[in-house]
Amino acid sequence: MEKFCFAGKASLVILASDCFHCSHSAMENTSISELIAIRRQKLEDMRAKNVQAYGQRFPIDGDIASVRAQFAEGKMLRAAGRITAYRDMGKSQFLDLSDVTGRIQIFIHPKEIGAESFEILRYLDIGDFIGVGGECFTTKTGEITLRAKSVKVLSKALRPLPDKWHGVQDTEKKYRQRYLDLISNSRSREIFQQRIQIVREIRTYLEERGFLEVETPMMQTIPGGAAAEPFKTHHNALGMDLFLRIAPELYLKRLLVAGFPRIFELNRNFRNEGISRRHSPEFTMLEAYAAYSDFEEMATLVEGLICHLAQKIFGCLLIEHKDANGEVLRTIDLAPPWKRARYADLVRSIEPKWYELSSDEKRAYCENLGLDVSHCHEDFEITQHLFEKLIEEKTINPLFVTHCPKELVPLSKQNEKDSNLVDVYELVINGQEISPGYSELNDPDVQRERLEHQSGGETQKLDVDFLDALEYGMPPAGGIGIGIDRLVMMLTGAESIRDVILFPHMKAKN
RNA sequence: GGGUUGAUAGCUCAAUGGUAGAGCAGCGCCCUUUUAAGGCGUUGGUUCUGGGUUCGAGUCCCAGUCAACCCA
Repeated sequence: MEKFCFAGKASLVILASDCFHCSHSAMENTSISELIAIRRQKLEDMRAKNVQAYGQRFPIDGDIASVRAQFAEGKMLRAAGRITAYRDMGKSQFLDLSDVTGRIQIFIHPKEIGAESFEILRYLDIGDFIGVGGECFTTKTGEITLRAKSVKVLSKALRPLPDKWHGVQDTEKKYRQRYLDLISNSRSREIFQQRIQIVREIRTYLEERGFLEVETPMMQTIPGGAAAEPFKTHHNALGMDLFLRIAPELYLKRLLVAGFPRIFELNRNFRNEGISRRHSPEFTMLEAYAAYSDFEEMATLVEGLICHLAQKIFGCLLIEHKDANGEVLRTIDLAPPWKRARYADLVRSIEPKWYELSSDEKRAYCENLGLDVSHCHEDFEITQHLFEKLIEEKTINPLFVTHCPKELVPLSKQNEKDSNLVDVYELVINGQEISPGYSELNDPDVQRERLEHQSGGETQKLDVDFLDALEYGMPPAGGIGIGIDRLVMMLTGAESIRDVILFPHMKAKN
């Protein structure tokens, strides 16, 4: 401990709790404490010289990307950001100022800002926020730069940033301390900026087509609209349990009853189930409903929407997924029209006589292919397993799977011509289900029967008000859902859902 | 829930069972257009936690924590 306490400058400023009492935190991590102590010493020095370390409003000419865009030789511009690199050439100092939009080089020289202001640099570290007013010029190596005329410290960083070249690599740290990931990894910044753009463009696209965005309850007394385990919470004043919604569907349909012809909701759902590369307990979902429409029109809407997103973000309909080395892993071609195929036809494309096989023969067929169907009990489950492994997982370009067997989607509307089929599509891209679409069931008696059956006689799970609402009449409608996280994964090429969620849930440490 | 792999300096990574190292960051010096700037010097470690084997464990064994991947 002594070696630590009295080493260099650090000893001057180490707090009693970090040192003399040998507290747990100091014992835990000697070296980081020293780095922090050095920065705290600089902070003390600043205060001693009346240099503000945590500044006030600083007028700027926009974020760093837009400052760059306004660059013109000799023009005065103001920029603020975090110091992310520092190249000390003695009297000439070059530093990089960054925010999430970009980076700009700042040139600081005592001749420009005065010897006294130049002294400020003594207190600065990588990680500090500063504001700069300066003149645009281009260095002899051709980089656009601001020649600082004034420098103001806006926020002193007390902790050191991750490695300037590698950034944060440790996946756990990336997720738990996303801010460090975003500061240090341009790929992460890119993914989240694209996500923001995707969400914004979805709203624009739908609003331009007459859909109104609505907000329905996240806390529900009866969680409905999907088959999933909910999260439970409690309202103290009302003395009642509530559930976080698993889907907004039943409320959106109430709004169809109310007379909204076109509505959507784009927000979070919560499902109390396993976590995996493709599942997050808290995920973002788009649901949209159009009265007087059906699943086939909705498929066309979704096709147009996703093409619009690709065009806006990438300027083309070819999506390339690359690995860490920039090698192209796969290319998704979104060029419309997207293939539409009936479920049964896709199954027959594997084995033309599939539906003539007995249960045992189907089972044996799958086992011959190395598929484990031991967990499948019914025929349709075996078929579905075969479908998932041989069609869904191998489908890269968009495919609308239509006319699914009713057992797979028990709550949806039956096909007029074949009551064993339902009027549903399932959109598959890159081996994943991206979006389901439905011709919504609006017969109140059929709906009541189905939901009663689904609730297994547990009346507290039955949303009676929803069923009553349907008896007031709900127009025929097309409905869609799009899992936004998976959509972003597909478009950006992220391999894990955690890479497209800013702050994914992690198990608590300790 | 099952299996596999991983956790070492602030960050990125090394280290046959035999004195824990490098680069970056930090600190000190030099340098008036640098680009992961450079040069010289230097600080920094309860090797995830707890047991065990051993003369000796970052390394081998057992248990746990957290994470990633695969499977269900």
